[in-house]
Amino acid sequence: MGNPGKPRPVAPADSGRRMQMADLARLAGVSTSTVSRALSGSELINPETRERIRTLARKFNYTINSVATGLRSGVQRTIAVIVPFEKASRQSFADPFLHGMIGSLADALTERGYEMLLSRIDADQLDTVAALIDSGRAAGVILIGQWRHHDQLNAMAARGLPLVVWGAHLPHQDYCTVGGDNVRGGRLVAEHLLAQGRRRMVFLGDCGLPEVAQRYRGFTAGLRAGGVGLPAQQRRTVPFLAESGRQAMLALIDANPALDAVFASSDLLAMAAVGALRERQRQVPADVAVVGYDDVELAAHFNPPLSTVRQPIHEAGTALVDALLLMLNGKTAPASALLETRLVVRESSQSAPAP
Amino acid sequence: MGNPGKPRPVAPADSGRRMQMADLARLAGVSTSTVSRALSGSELINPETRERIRTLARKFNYTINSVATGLRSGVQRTIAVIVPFEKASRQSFADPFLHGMIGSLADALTERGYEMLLSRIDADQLDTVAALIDSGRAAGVILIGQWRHHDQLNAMAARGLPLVVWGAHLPHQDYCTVGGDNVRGGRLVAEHLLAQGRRRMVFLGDCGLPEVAQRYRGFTAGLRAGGVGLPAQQRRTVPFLAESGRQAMLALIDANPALDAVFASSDLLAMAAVGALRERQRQVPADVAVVGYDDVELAAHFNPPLSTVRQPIHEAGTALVDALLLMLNGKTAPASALLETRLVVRESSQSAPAP
DNA sequence: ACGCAGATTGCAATCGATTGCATTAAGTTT
DNA sequence: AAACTTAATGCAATCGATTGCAATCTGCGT
Repeated sequence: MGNPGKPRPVAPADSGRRMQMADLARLAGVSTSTVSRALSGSELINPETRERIRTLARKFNYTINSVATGLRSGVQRTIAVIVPFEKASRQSFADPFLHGMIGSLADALTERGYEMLLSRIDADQLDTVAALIDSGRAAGVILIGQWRHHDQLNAMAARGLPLVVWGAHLPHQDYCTVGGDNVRGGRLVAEHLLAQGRRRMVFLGDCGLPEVAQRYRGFTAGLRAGGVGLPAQQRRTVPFLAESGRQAMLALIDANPALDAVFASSDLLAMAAVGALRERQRQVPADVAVVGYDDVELAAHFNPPLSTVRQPIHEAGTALVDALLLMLNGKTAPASALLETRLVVRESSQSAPAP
Repeated sequence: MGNPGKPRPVAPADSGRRMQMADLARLAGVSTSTVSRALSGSELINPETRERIRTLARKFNYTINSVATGLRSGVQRTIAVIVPFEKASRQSFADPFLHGMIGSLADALTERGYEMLLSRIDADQLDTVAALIDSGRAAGVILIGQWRHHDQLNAMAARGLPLVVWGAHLPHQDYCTVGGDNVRGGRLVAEHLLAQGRRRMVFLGDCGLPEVAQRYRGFTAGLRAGGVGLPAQQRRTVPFLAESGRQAMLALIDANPALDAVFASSDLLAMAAVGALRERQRQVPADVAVVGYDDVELAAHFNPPLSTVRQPIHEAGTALVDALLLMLNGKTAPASALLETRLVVRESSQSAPAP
């Protein structure tokens, strides 16, 4: 190192350009072929040479340029995770459920040696997703939520893009989804609320989104089985945003002063609903029972602790990643998966209503 | 969509390997040079030829391979965003504050034409971060939180790695940070609680983390100015996890039955604290005032709405990205930035204590 | 001393796009 | 009609690492 009289300090710590294999080869007095093989642990290289080169690499913080490697080998170990948002509402990224999902995906990808490119994309320009693949920046795409773009997703699948979607399984679907059993989830909530003696329910959520629509379907089916209806003034279309949830809930209270239960299509909305109920002096759960969806971490620590339908986020991440990798290897689109879904009853929906 | 008689839907559009520039050149009857120039809009190319090639490219969904481009040009438009976690507690990714930060960074990066590589990394192996840069997978790194690794970060900065950290500004710091004014934040909370007539405070948070330590310093300084102390049994070291927060708060209540205020070093902990207080039949804010930190979106919708110190998350994302880009261009590490910090008083700390 | 096996190492082509320079074709000048 | 512009396009080197094949060297058998 501190050799006096160096003609040109090749790359001190790194004053100039990044060190590359040729530099290391020069330093070691061998060819780049040898360096390459030494670093990859090839048996062809003399163990002593190998060790010498590796030591040198470590000493100079040399790491193989993975752009070059990627070009040469043609393999790409990056997966794009796309969180679509709706321009109108800037909706989506605020939901804690997404957060959990992203964390779970990050873990699953890391475990399998992949990197995660995270991107928010305007839901109306989903086709830019295809460019991620076509340009080789990602090997595959995991899309969180299908939103209102079923047909576009089918088109992308038809083009053979390696794509897996977290969301609902729909009829005429050519792409692969992984999701919870939303219909069952909705039905479980209905049954639970009915069992608690509730009758005048309201529903919060945007049925334009397939997952929400399924939850709604299960919910109303469950209610119908118990002889309870859900007329239009007891529903409200609302994006997954706390403030929107609050507004919608206030309106629902005003339109249905006697309501005794709320089913919100996400925990975030449920929490906002609790706030709105409180503003209107309704006690949860004494006056009104509230049930959410997702079972985000905070649900258990909310005040009151929130009853909710659990989405198995950890399994979800694993299942999404595995499905995508299968697709990348096998070329055969794996079947869509339906994950277990169960109701977690906590305080917010427990006690009987005041008659 | 439901097209009957599809032979094999696997990959009709491009059966086989990905189309590349040479293919397109052949189709257009020109050389790759011409295609390259046509697609990049060079004036050298005949407008008609240019348009013809572009149309062809669109028709075949051809997108320039950005791995090859990246290799040739040597520029990398990917920034790594690192969320360190502590192996012991799996701590960190659960915090909604992080979620907001990631969203904000994603927006700021996208706006400037960069991609975001998101990675969770064991805080004890921060050096793997350097490999991201050395291997050319990312042009720079944004690290969320400095955790207990001030020295390692200094070492990385000394190596000249383009690195910006969200966190506290510390003495003897060679890397660039962007962060809120934590000392001021802590002091504001102290002053507010004192003004509400509270005297028996407790503090929740891990002072091993520089940001928390500064909040604590500001808090105790503020209390001292009001003649109030904070003996050891009124503090609790706790990671940013809801369940840990609950446990710690329960312990604090038992150790200080007469407490009348809580300062939690994050909103997540504050929410967990409210839950614990509720378990012990303490009213918030009547019996005990609670103040959090961060002002996550949910804070305003919590029950009761949570008083908290606002961290300007949007500015933070912008500032972090801008600082990093400056570093990448100018080669000169920009000065660390301190963002505005202010107290948001909501219901959880409002009314006077029962005397 | 010659030939050959085995162990190491180097040469050069390759991955896909870009770009300086050369080349060709068409048009203009004298 | 020769000389010369100008416009449009192609050739070939380049980015940094990998790898099939060839080259070199050592040692050994005879």
